[in-house]
Amino acid sequence: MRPITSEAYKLFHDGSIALAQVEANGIRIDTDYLEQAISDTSIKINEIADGIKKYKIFKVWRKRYGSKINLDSREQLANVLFEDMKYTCYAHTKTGRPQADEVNLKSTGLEFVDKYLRLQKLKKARSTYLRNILQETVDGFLHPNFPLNLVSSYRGSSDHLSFQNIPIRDPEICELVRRAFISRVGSHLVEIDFKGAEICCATCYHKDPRMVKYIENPKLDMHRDMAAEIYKLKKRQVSHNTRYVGKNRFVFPEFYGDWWWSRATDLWRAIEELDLKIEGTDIDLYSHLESMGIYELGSCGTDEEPEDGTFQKHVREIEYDFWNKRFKIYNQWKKDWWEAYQEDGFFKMLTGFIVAGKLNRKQAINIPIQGSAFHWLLWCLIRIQKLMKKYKMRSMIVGQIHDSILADIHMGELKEYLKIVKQVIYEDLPKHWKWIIVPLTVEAEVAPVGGSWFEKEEIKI
DNA sequence: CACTGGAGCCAC
DNA sequence: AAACGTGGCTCCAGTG
Repeated sequence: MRPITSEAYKLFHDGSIALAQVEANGIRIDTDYLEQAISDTSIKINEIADGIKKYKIFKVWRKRYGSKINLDSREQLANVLFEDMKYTCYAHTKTGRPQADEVNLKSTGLEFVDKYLRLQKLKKARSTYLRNILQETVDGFLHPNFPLNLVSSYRGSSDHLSFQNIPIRDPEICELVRRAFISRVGSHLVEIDFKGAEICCATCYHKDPRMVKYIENPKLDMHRDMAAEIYKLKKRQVSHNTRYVGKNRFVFPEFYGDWWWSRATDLWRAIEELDLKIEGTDIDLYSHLESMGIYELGSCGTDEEPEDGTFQKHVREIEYDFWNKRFKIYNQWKKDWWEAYQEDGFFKMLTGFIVAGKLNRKQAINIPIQGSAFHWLLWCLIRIQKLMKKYKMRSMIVGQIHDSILADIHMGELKEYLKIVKQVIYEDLPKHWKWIIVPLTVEAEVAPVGGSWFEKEEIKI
């Protein structure tokens, strides 16, 4: 039995009941589309597989492995590329094998590898998503589980199938998979999500005034600011893509505990990978950085000093400022929180959950933030569902993804649904938890009536 | 043959 | 001091 307060118990008790209803509702699946998509994808997979068999690399592969050749074995491919064909291997796994992930394979610069990786992506889409969705669908409805008892952070999870990792970033795979999720007759899919839930939630813990300002003032943009610093740009020179890199390849990794050496390598590679340019120009960011006095990534080891004029040195300075100037109150909170946990052997989240047991520093700092952010969502889900029932609406909630809710909304009920959502998130939630010290923002995306999840588009609410 | 850990990749 | 947090699923390769 894990220690728990009555407040926390109640949330998960009510949450389990609410999520059981969500599971029972289920989400409608276009099985005809799915069958067609599986068959089309299989044809593509076969074509690509035939294509790569014409390459010399495949012949070397077959020579080495003979009848044991297996296109799904990345270990075999890595051996072929890095041993037989002598391409430089830049990384190894912790068990000493050549790393066979996307980044390391791509470092060979081979066309064969590009085709191979696309083949693998399509195979993953087919097995983990398309086939799995079809297999789990009963009478046209999919009923993913949303258990609350499996996660150390008191976040939620989802399995059979996992509804919380449906592809969205790769445009091709996103469309392929999400077209399978459709609304009921006369309805449309509506997804609402908290904007920057974890950052807002973290701020309720550390109360860093600099972060409060970022959240309160919609003209300020932390991700853009960091992207500008990293690539030595003016704010208006930060493109959409460059901001995205600032967010997902610096800010979030830093919050989760990453460090400058690893960030520098990744941020340097991102320029090439995403073809980053100065906004509105054709100047790539390598050339730009060069004009600003940064000529190379640098090659210092993890325990060495980075050299002047290298990107490594630059990123180390940015990291230092990030934690010691920009967000020094946040940084101090991390230290204090970790010390208190070491002293007490447990901590209590703002939502009432008590976490005890052996945690490392990053876990102790991240768990309360991730957990509480999910508790916001869960509390709102329970209340929204309750109100929908009270008003005898035909619409229903069909899924949950950590900080978002997917609902199947009857065509005449969108306004009413959004009114409930706003009431709950903007008014009821901050009233329930007085420690919420930042304004919360909710965003909504709506698919056309009869349309699929893929077709969702943001609307103003 | 069943099982398991490692590796990889999908999401937030 | 250490070096990205929380999950789930699939496949391989090795074990008994």
